[in-house]
Amino acid sequence: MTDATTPPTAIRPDTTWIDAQIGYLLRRASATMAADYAKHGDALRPVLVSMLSVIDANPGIGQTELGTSLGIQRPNVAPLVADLVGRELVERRRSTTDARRLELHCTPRGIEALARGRSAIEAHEARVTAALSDAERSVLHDLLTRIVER
Amino acid sequence: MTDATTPPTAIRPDTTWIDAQIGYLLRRASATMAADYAKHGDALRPVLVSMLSVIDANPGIGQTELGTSLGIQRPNVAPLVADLVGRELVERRRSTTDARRLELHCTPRGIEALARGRSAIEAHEARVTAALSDAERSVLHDLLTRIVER
DNA sequence: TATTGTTATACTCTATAACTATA
DNA sequence: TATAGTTATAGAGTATAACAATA
Repeated sequence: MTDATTPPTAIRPDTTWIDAQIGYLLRRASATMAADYAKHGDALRPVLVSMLSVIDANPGIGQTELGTSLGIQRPNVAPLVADLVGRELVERRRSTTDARRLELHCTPRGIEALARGRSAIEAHEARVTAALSDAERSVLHDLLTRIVER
Repeated sequence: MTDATTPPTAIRPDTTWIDAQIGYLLRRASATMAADYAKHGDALRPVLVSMLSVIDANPGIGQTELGTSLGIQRPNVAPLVADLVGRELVERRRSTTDARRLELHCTPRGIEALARGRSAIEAHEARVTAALSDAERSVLHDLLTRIVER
């Protein structure tokens, strides 16, 4: 029972249990980051920047390998690559040794877009983790990496 | 240039830059957790367990407050609560002092489902963070909490 | 005017199955 | 048979706008 003039949930609900769950905090932290990225700038979506960065570092990579390296399933890679191709940031070239493969390469415009995307993401990460020291950012990176299955 | 017999991306693509980004790791870690939860057990979805836990700890809470406390927008709360009501885990009671409000309460079945859901989530969290010490889990919790906007 | 809850809607993300063309 | 890429599709998650009832 609570004081009749003070409803039980008037100030702030009790969220003790759920606030202790790592999975829940991961979802909330991801949402915080997505909101920050959407709020600032008009750069490429993070997933497209991540694809550009892997294609740039691995010229000629195939779409299946690209998806595997980023944790994106093959059927979902196709429209994302099509988006990059439509923006003329990436070229698909049919492999001469295996006609099934499409080898991906960044165009000059793609290289430029990647540089801008990286800057946007790095500034965004700095904003969201502004409350953390460099050492804490490093620890967070290590702990998250050890959760991600490989 | 690479040895002609060894394609540049034969073994593992270079993902140096993207692997260093916290936002990317948050997405991968969330995906790892979702896959683990789906793989084991057939318990309630985590979002429904989180709602049950907040309703249980705050009997009479309204849907808007429930959504705010969990970072879920009001239009998205309605079908989730309807799901819980349909399973007879939650009751909606019209407030006697403010006819706009629907006060939420767990049913006895809801209390039982919450206990099972908590067990499922806690076992799931233990599996996913098995590579972390208790101290590391605590640090991860602290760092994630400081990223989530309040 | 503001708030609670609802409906409609749309876009993204993720997942499975099935197809084609090549190997 | 197996693989690379594609298409279709379905389920979640998330976002805005607009409405009815009530304050």
